[in-house]
Amino acid sequence: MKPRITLKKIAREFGVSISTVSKALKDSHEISEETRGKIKAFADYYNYKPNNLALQLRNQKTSVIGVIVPEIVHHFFSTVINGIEKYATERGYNVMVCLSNESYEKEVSNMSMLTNGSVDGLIVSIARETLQNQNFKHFEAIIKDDFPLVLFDRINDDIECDKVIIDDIGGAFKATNHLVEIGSKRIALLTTQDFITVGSLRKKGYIKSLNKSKISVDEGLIYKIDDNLDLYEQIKNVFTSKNTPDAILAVNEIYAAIALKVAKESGLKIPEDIAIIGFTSGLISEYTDPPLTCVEQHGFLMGKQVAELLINRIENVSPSEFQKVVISPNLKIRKSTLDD
Amino acid sequence: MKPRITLKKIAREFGVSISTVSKALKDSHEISEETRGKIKAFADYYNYKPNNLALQLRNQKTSVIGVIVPEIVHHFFSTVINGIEKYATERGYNVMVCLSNESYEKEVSNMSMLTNGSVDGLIVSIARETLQNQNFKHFEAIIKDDFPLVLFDRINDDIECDKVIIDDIGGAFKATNHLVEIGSKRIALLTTQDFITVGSLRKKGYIKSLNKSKISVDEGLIYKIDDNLDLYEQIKNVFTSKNTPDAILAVNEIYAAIALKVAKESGLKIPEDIAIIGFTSGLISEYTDPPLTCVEQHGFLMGKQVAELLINRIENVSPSEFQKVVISPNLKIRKSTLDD
DNA sequence: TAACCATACTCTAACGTTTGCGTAAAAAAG
DNA sequence: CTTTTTTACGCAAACGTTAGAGTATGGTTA
Repeated sequence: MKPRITLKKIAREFGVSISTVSKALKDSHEISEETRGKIKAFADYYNYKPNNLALQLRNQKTSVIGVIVPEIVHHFFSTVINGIEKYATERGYNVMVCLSNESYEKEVSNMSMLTNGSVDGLIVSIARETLQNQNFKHFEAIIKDDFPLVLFDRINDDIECDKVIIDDIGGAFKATNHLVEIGSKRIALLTTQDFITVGSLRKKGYIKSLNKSKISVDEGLIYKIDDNLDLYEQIKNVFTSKNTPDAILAVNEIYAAIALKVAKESGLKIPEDIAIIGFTSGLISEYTDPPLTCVEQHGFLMGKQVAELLINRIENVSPSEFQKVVISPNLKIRKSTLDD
Repeated sequence: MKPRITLKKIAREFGVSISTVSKALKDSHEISEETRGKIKAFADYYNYKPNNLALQLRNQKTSVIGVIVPEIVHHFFSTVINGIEKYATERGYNVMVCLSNESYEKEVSNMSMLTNGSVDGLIVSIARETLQNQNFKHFEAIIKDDFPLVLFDRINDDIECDKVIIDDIGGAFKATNHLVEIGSKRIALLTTQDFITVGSLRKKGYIKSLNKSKISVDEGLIYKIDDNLDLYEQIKNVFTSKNTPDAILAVNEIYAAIALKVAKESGLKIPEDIAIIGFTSGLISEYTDPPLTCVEQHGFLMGKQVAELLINRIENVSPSEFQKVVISPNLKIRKSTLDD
């Protein structure tokens, strides 16, 4: 790469000082019309642009926000990133995305690298491994220095910072209520392992709804899916079990789509024999047959909220106590539960 | 945010010079065991980490690569980013992602911001608007300075740099051949408008296959879908036209899934009455009913290749002439074309 | 006791930028 | 013709870091 043109080189060219060049390019009245003109022409010709690193170092401000997500090939996370990016751009910030890949170690190293001056603030959705370890020292370390931090979706209540979450309990509650309303009695839950916060919260909403409707909770209808094993085989168990459900609530889109597939393979009619609802984030629910009723998570809105909290925190216009924004999901009713 | 601890502060604390502190932390033999010890203990206690901006400025190297994609809520692009990130991490680089949002202006401003010192090299997939304008001055500007640049997927041949593309012609050729082999005679093509390179290349592969099989090309079977209009309505036309096809090749997953849906609504059996193939990038094809046969694009591999070319270019281990890597897609046969 | 050497530092420049302050020369005012 | 003001610049410090060159102190050697 050719070395870029700098103030120093321009200064040398005209035999003036660096500050003269700097001021000339800023149209300072301290510099004569004539000098300004020739310096600007020269700078323009050589396409001078101030070096960002130097500016950031001097201004002690990067106008970059760092985002660490567990993965990016995931409709929900990429939608949130999209929301973050849109809002950040409006407020004059750029976005640097890093992936923790669900790994504790990578989350730590990403955080360490980003907080060493590269960004003005950090947005994180916690890695699965970290949630499993319950090791949050890396968060505490930056919080101690008042480093601006916002957590979203995968959060931990012990970490003291701004947070944005989906009302998972409410979403699962709404979804389960809907199933009860259409007459389901034996509602299976396809959820994640307990340490995934969203999974356990959605389970709470499911139980809350059953309690409200005076339906007893059957632990045999609750399936904790392990993402590291074969999903298809695990979900098949729901249908081979003697304890057969007449409805399924899945905590994500993939579980729901697989359940739908397996149900059809088992000769079941949807929604007559079995109704299915998933939490969605992507486009799958829309294109299955029948399309899946689902809890929509508003990832884009979430991204905007997260970015807003962070930038307000960076620019010191936030209230001093930390905020927790809860986004209400809504139920999108499609033909997997109601066939009109 | 509390000001971070710096060498200067540590130096002041012990009444030594900044360079003494720097050397002590680097375990230099120039500094006495005793001084080293207390400085390191102090630095450790206050969690000293060198400021990245300062290092980057001094070393004239950021170890960050910039990525500009048209959108991120798109399985193909996020998969490529994933590949880039994985490979970059292995080689000690971080990734900064920006979105052009298909806008020329935003692409230009993102490039300008990233090339002013923030990153060591740039990976770009060109925005739709830029391809439409054919205005590539912003690329020429950075190429003139030998700024490391790699284009992928949405490229332009006039831009002189390393490139990675999918063999779109080959992919469409394979897919069309498959349709011909299963007996299709009237194969419709759902493609994009002409200025999208991938759309027009896939059209070429489609035509090449028809020519090979001595099937005449019927322009009435080629539908150019406008992404800004209602997709569903546009695709409906394929089925209401008198010129009905017995197979459909769609240049992306969404077009294919919608075609499948409309076909079923029209009472057509798949694949008996009409076979459907899409180019895929996401998970939709897998969960439709029947699952869609599709051309798989290997986004992850593409990301790795792109990152490798770029980092080799940055580290000056590339051959001086520019490379063009072509990735062959493969045909994943599912039940939308072959029902066994 | 002068010359030499090792030790343990400090100084300085460099990366690229901005900005308040100082100042020489020219112009205006008295 | 002196004093003041204006013009048009240069200087230096600051952001945080590194690394080669320079130096004061003390001890060893001839």
